[in-house]
Amino acid sequence: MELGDRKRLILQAIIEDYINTAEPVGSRTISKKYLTGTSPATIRNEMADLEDLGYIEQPHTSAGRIPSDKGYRLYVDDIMKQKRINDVQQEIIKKEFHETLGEIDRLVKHASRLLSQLTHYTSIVLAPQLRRGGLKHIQLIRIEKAAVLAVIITDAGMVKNSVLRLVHDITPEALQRITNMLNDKLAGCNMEEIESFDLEHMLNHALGYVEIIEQIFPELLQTLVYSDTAEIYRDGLANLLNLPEYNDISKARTFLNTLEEKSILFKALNETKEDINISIGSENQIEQFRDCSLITATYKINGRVVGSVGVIGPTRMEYSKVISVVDCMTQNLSEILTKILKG
Amino acid sequence: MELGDRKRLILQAIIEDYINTAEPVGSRTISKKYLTGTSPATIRNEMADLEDLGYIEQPHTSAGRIPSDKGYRLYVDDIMKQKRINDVQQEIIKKEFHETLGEIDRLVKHASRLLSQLTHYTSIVLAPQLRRGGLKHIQLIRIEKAAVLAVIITDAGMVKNSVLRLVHDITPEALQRITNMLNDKLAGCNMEEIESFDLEHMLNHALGYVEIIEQIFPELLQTLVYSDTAEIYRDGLANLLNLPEYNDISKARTFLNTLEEKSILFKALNETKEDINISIGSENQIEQFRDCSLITATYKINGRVVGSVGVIGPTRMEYSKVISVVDCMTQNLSEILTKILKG
DNA sequence: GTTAGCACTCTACGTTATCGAGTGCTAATT
DNA sequence: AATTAGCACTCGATAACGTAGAGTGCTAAC
Repeated sequence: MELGDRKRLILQAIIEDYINTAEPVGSRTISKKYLTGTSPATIRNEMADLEDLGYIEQPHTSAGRIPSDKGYRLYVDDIMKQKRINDVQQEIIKKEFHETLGEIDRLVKHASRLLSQLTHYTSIVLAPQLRRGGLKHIQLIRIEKAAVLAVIITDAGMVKNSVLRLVHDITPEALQRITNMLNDKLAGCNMEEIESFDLEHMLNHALGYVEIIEQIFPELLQTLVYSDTAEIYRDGLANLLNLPEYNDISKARTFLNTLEEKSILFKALNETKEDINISIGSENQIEQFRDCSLITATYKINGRVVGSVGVIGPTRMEYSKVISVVDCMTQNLSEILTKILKG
Repeated sequence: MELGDRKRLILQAIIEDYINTAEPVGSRTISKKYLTGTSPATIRNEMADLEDLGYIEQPHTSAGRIPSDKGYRLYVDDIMKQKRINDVQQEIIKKEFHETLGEIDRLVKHASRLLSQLTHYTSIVLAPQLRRGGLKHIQLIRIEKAAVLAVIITDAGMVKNSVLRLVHDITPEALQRITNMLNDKLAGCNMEEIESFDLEHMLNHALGYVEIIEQIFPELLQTLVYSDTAEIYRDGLANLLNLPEYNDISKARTFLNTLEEKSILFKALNETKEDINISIGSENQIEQFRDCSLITATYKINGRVVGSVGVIGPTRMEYSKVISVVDCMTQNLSEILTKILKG
């Protein structure tokens, strides 16, 4: 059903006022602040219609209206005018980033911090994932007679490392040979290929090093698998406590608990398939986020998706602003990562 | 002034009851639950004395007593019997750790998680610091024609890495030579030495590579300095919201904010000089922790302090338990790290 | 030195009354 | 036919009040 123009304006007014105040919006308020030419009574009639259609709801009889998830959805899809991101903010993102050249980890943490600071909500960021790219290089570095540091570098520029203890001492030459062998076989592979890698086959060609490789390989694999899901950064947890919706301690508690569970955050971020994904309240896959909204977006290296970022806030989120910030952020991230890693 | 035996028992009763209930403790409760042979009236008299001496206080006239910081201090120093850590917990720590061989980062994160889970408070952990150890090895790995990954390994087994972009292409041979040169000069140095390193001097011997080294060195330094203060892990933030003292949202908010500020946590952890350090309420150096208690302890590699861990909770903390957990944790950490890194 | 008894204090909590924002409906107006 | 004024009604929020109960300090007796 097509909504009349005035209904749309009223819905917009309700949503935007509610986003600002977190208080139910009444007909008088709308008549005074938004549709000055229309009387409260008329607006009341329209509101009754909007409620019938499921776009707004009433917390209790004598209160104003608040938007429903469906209302927010319509707002985001059709009504909201995509605010061009504040130039100042855009400048901040650009500037801050170009100072953080170097370590990818740091860049990603920084992105998370910026997201939460600019939006005043909570940000989560998934660092570049191996599963979404390939293995670039493995370097084994001898740190003790019988201890080796494995440095694993991915296409996406993430570096993982693991200390491996050996049963016997190893010579630098042997180490070099093993390094070469591993790189020959594994460089360019993605996680699936590595996980299903035919170790037996390689061992046949590894005269003299069978024992060492048998010892090293499982640990390398473990490190890869672990780091592929664990690299999640958060920021702005405290921001949420500023919101009136979390005045209820038990709500805040549940929520914080969820945010400490990285596997949940991973799931939320990993589901992002589109460039930008908006989940409003009950639309959320993750049960614990059913009364929040989650804006996620992916970033890319050389056009290939490697990770994602997200902002979590209340359903009365400043969608327009958050979307533009998240968008600007992933674009910058993509750009810089691509630049760092491909020249 | 020496406290009489009964006064000490009463103080102990008040503290231990208050730790459990977070409610002011009255004379009747003590008479019933702790000193069954003594009447409430007598206990009241003793309590009045304890209050005069500053060990306990009264929130308001008709309430029971709560311990003061001074009271907790006496309790921790003199009264509390050091509870031997629960065997089960000790087993958990041991077991969990020996599964986490490999990556030091992961080990440290794991320690943080365990600390918060076992204590039900919030844990903070400072990863092994370079400043407290030396540089072991630098490895430059060529990832593109004009991009190099620097892998920095410290005595403490931490690995840092940084992508360095070069203005010109670089050959593998040149890279090898520069790597050797850097290792010659820097391996074994600690942070102070590296920071004040005489670059000019090295450049005189770096025929042909001056430009590259001039480009690389500052970034290496920056990575080192940055990572030396930034590696802090937290866990169990949500635990605090379970405590009645944080039913007041604004308190919880302030507190969470503090915990998001890594520089503050760094300061708190970095001040730990003793093996185990106990700061009760107003004793805290960090202003934001003045109504909490903080138990910190250092861990070592080969006898040399490299990092520290801490638990933050309310002043009515279960001191005995937390102290033993923290102690057990640092001992295990020290042991395992030493084992990993020195065979 | 210890204890019973008692008057006193103060908070926590439940009850009640009131206020006001907001609604829906009806009837009048344009 | 759409809009608006007017009005009775609902319901949450807030304040005022009263009460119950926990705990104290003091006095006097043991």
